[in-house]
Amino acid sequence: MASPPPAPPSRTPSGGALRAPAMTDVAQLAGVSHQTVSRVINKHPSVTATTRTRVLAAIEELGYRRNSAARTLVTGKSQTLGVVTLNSTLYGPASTLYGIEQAALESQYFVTVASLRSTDRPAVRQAIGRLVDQGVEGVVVIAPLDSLAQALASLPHGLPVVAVEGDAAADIDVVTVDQHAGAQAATQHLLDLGHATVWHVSGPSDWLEAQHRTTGWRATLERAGVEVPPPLRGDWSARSGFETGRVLASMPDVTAVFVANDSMAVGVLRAFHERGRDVPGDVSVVGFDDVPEAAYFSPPLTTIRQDFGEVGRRSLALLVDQIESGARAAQRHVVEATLIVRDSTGPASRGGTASPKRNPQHKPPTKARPH
Amino acid sequence: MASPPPAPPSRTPSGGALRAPAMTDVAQLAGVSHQTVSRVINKHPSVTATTRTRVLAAIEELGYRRNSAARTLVTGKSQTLGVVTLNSTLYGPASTLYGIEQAALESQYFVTVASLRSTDRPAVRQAIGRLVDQGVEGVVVIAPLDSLAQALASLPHGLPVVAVEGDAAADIDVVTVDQHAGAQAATQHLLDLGHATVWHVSGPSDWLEAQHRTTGWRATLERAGVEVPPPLRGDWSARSGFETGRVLASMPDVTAVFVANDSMAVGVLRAFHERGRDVPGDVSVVGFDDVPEAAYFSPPLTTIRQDFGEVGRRSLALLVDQIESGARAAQRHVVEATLIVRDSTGPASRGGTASPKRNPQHKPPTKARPH
DNA sequence: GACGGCTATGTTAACGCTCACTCAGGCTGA
DNA sequence: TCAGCCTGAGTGAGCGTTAACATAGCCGTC
Repeated sequence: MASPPPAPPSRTPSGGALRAPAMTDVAQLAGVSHQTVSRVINKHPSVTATTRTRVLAAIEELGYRRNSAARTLVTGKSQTLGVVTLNSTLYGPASTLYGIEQAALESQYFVTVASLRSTDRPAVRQAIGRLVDQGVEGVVVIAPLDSLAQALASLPHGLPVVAVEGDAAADIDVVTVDQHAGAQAATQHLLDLGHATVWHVSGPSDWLEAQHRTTGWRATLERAGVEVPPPLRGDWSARSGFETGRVLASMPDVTAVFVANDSMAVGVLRAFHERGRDVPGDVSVVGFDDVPEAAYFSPPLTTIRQDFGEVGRRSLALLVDQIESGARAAQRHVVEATLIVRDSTGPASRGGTASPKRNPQHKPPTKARPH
Repeated sequence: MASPPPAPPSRTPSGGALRAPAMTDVAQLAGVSHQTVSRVINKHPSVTATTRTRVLAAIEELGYRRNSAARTLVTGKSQTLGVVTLNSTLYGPASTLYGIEQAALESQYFVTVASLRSTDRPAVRQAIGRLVDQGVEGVVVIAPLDSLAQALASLPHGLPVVAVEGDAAADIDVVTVDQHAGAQAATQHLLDLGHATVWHVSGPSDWLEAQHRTTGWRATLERAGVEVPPPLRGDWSARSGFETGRVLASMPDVTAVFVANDSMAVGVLRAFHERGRDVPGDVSVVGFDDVPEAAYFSPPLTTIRQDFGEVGRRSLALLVDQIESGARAAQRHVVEATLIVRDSTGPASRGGTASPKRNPQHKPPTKARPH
């Protein structure tokens, strides 16, 4: 109890180097062997209750914490997972990362993040290399780009990997939202409202999600035997949505637009608004993502909801499975996308005039707006 | 070159245990000692060019990668930093995390993320404990809450820590955006436009950012000798913005509102719109954050820009400094917040009538809008 | 009542790396 | 010519942990 002057490592007296206490220190204090300490920590059954408490007391007193490097060295398990991601500021990747982190916490894994500085193959290999060097037991690659998906084909063998939004190509597990079905639901919704056809603002061509959404849109139009207008290309940003929206706003025959994400949809809505084209009176707009703000856009945005939390959970479950079983599975897991109908879509107007009928499940707007 | 029966690692034929090649394997293949291999890897100067190339060739052939656990065990350096964060889906935390990650990449550090499941003190301690157990060399705590900031006071000594948005209280480095000045600029901007006073939709009361923004707003009003209306409390979400917005919209004397973040501002704009109160004709709105979509809201949102990338970079630089110097600094680093004027703010109207003058630096809107 | 088989511990040997020495040889300078 | 000093390499120890084996005491069984 009485403590002499010199600063102890933690609590014990006797001045020495401020080395963190190790198992042997605990063992010595508890009067047992270091192996017994190890057994207590690892909850090995054959330890008497009395010795256990004695050891635990010593641990407490010394403020002992197990050295994970030593443990990793001998067991070969780092309890760490890697996540490779692109710009994690985008709503999708950020949400997925969060979902993975939450799930990892449940499963007692740590998550190390490796952001990509560019999207080419070497960058991906380098990022994964970094992760492997650091000793991760498995990797989730948020791989929404062509190039990333391809880079996955040539990964170090034996490394458990799960791709999010990757292509089914390589022999790896893939977790993906059903982009095609989502796009289809969006497009069909607009057709069902009586629109002659549906225009499309797509994402960047090298993004798989963009490709699939475009494909789903096109397929739906073709199946309906309807003219397929040329898609306009954006880059996910609101700015690009605004710019393409201006083009669309200048075309009087455009009455329905499926925008490949909510950010661009904001820009599109803005562009229509500036041109005085009422949404949904003159033109209907559907987005994709269902960002938390979507319900409060002007007008509240009809969109496709993606459950990123579920994507994260599933990816992690698959990865842990691989780690524990030691085998790659190469399955494709699809998470549903659901249409959320709000006020940005309405029936096709005959002649583009005022007071459109509203979606029944929403209260009528209190605003009065000219066309 | 000739290899006897015992199972070699990696690429060489002959079935055996698939142990990853170690330094000794490389050494043997290159005909040198393992220490020489170590020297090559660590770029030690005193190695002949010839031996170096020989070693490198052996490394290449075996596909050798240094075992980081062993290295960490002996050096005591894990090259890993921890980031403790709240819900990393929010724009601020997500952007900050991204900034930190980018900066860490530059500095050759890995980043392990620990999300908090709740915001109370034990949760923070547990999260940091996890990180410490895993061997991180330092921690950045994105601590925008009262409770988190306080939890920092009782951290393990000797652990390098930087707080983002934490209070200056404890003896730790803090990097923070100048919330007060930002709020002040927002409020002053509205006063300068001739508004009698400025209403405020604040964030949750336990968030430091919310507190500081509210303080800055109040201080500005008081300094101007203007009546300080009661602030309305939101929770950062667009939904809460909408709800408080409805309250404000029903009060005819409200002509200017400072909303504590852009998400809530979306909701507020929506609420005004639904009540037929024109922004900025009848009422002006300023947000905070400058999310990428803010320029395309209806109307484009005047807001306060925070440079989260800079916050991330600075935090990391401070942390690395601490790690390298071994001393906590306890400085407070402030990142500027800048007012971005767009179309959601305009001069106070006399009687709440039509065609307000627009901000000169913006193009006039092409829309025609009733009062 | 001796013996197999538990149960609770201790002992020893890795794990793969870096650090602190040691050592051989070639060069310099007086 | 030889002490002294660089340079390039090797040797051995030890980091803190777990795994495998060894050991001592105790019980019940035939």
